[in-house]
Amino acid sequence: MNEKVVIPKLDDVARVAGVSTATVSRCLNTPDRVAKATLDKVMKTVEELGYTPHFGARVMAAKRTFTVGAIIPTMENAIFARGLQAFQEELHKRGFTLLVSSSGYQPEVEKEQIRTLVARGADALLLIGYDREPEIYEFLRKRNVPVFVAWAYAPEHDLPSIGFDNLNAMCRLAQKVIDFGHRKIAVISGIIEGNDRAFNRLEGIKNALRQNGLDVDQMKVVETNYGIENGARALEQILSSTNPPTAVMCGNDVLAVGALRYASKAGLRVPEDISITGFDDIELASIVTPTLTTVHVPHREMGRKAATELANLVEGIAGVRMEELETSLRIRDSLGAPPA
Amino acid sequence: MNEKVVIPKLDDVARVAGVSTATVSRCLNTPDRVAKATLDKVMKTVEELGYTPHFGARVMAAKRTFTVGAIIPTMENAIFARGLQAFQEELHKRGFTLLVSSSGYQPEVEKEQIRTLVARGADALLLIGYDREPEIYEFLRKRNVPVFVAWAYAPEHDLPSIGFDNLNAMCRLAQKVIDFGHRKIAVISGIIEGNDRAFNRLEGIKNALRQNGLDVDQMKVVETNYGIENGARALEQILSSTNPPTAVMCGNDVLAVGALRYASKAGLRVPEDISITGFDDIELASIVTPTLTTVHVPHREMGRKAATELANLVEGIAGVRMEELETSLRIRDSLGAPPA
DNA sequence: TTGTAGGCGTTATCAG
DNA sequence: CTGATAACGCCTACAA
Repeated sequence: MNEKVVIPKLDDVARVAGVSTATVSRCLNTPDRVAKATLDKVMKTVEELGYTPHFGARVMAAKRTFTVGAIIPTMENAIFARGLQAFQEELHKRGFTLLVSSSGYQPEVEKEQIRTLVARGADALLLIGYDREPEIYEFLRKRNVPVFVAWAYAPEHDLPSIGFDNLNAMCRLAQKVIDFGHRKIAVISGIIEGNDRAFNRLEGIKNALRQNGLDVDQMKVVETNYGIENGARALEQILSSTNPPTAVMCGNDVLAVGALRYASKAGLRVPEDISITGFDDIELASIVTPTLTTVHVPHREMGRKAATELANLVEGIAGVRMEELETSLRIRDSLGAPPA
Repeated sequence: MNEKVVIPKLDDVARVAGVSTATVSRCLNTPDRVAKATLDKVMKTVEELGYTPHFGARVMAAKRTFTVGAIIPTMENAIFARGLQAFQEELHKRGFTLLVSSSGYQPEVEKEQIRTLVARGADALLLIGYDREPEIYEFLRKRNVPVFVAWAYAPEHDLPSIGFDNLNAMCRLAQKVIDFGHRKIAVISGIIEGNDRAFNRLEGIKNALRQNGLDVDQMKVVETNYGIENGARALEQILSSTNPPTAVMCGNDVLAVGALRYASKAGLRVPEDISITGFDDIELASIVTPTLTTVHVPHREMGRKAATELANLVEGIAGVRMEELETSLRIRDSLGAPPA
């Protein structure tokens, strides 16, 4: 009844295989420095005993945790979920474990989580975007924790990163909107504070307006947290103003879907009465009615590459330090000419 | 230039505070067994030095990791993302860290990940559904790792769990479909092997048919992986048969959305020509056109409660061992009477 | 209430 | 190529 719980340890393997613990350790970590015969013998007993190295002990001795931490704004959003999934798959292949937490878009929370992950010995961290207090980077530098930034590309920073040019991408989309004939454009943006992605997307729109000689100052901008409901409310607010816009550009697809929904509820036809655009090209974008015009972002690829880079970083292999991924416009049904 | 990297250790705190390491340790772990004055003094130096306990060392000595592992089928799906988010928030409050991995609905992968998490010393595991090889449970029992099952409620198992009655919920929905007048019903189900949720949902439909004297054997069932595209292809396959159904019940909302999309592409009106239902009530369900009839599941609550229970389990506090959450039907536009 | 000292399971250094 | 052996940083009886 009272079965003994025995978790085999390195020692046991060594004894059974008739070698020293050092040799077993080597078989596991640097198999090439062990004689083939010894290796086979050891691996066989490892198998037999069902041995798995004790994590804590390994961390103590090796001073490495084989753990990578990632802090994302939210898991509840396909944007990050998809990239993260690819990230974790790739990491797993390389023998790392991923520790995820989400900050709910709150800089304070993120800060605390960075500390937690470091305390737990994360070998490296994946962060989203550049925007955060310098003291955080200072802390990370002191603790010698490599950081990799994803979902943002900005060569002026010196952190290794992968991402795309939010500003340029949104600028191109805005140009398209203008080309369609729109002159009165409003924006539903994510909260800009502490979010360089949101900031740059807005900048992109402004740049496009300026390049076309349009007045940026009178462009209506509503900032709100990402969320379908918020997108709906934001559009409601925008439409309640005098001289409403003919096109509304949203900081991401989630907001855009909310706007789309409110428009239909308000009896507006999209794009006949009003055009709406998004950003990210999440699955939802091609499912809603009308389908959403947006900017396509290669989330999967980004996640995968981020993992590779991060692993290299930890292992001291020099890799690409900064990579820009291509985005592309997806012109779908939600964008059309403005009403006459 | 070459700033020294010093990570303070227990020893340093002890020296500076003028006490022994044991006392510092006690201050951190069992503050009530230390004199107030000593405690204050120690905590102050902890603060000053910015000390954080070394994770690996703590694990080795305490034989606990304060880590909970969770293995979910996929992160790319709002179904789990939402529950997981709540799960992690609650866990964090209780001082635990969450380790997530996703198995991609592959039992083999899940098995490996369970081993990995255990090797890393997870204090407990959250698993989705009951269905897995007995040897896995055996392994977990041997290693003394408590397991908590979510997204499933089945009193016949003796594992602590939280979830809902998939069979009954789907049966109720099927009854509704039948009440609307449908007699020719087809099913697009998730892969049933290793997925008791999928299995029970299908059973629920069958039960409803039987209760209404309908022939279960001639009900067309297509099994496919969860995914919008797969849902679309499954419907295509179903419609290509002779004597097509008037209603298609899908194993989850994602499949249903795919079906919805294919229907519209094929020129079928929903629900006039064909009715479609889902399961889960993800956000998408009320956004698609037409809105989707489905079963609402309290993901958030489930995640939160699972965290509480799991924490109690680890800390040896007796809690509710098994809890059933209520589901409810959401009858929306995608369900209507069959064509005349 | 506080201090002393042994041990947790690996890895890495250094001889052999 | 292999084997002793010393860290690694903390926790926890046990003793004072």
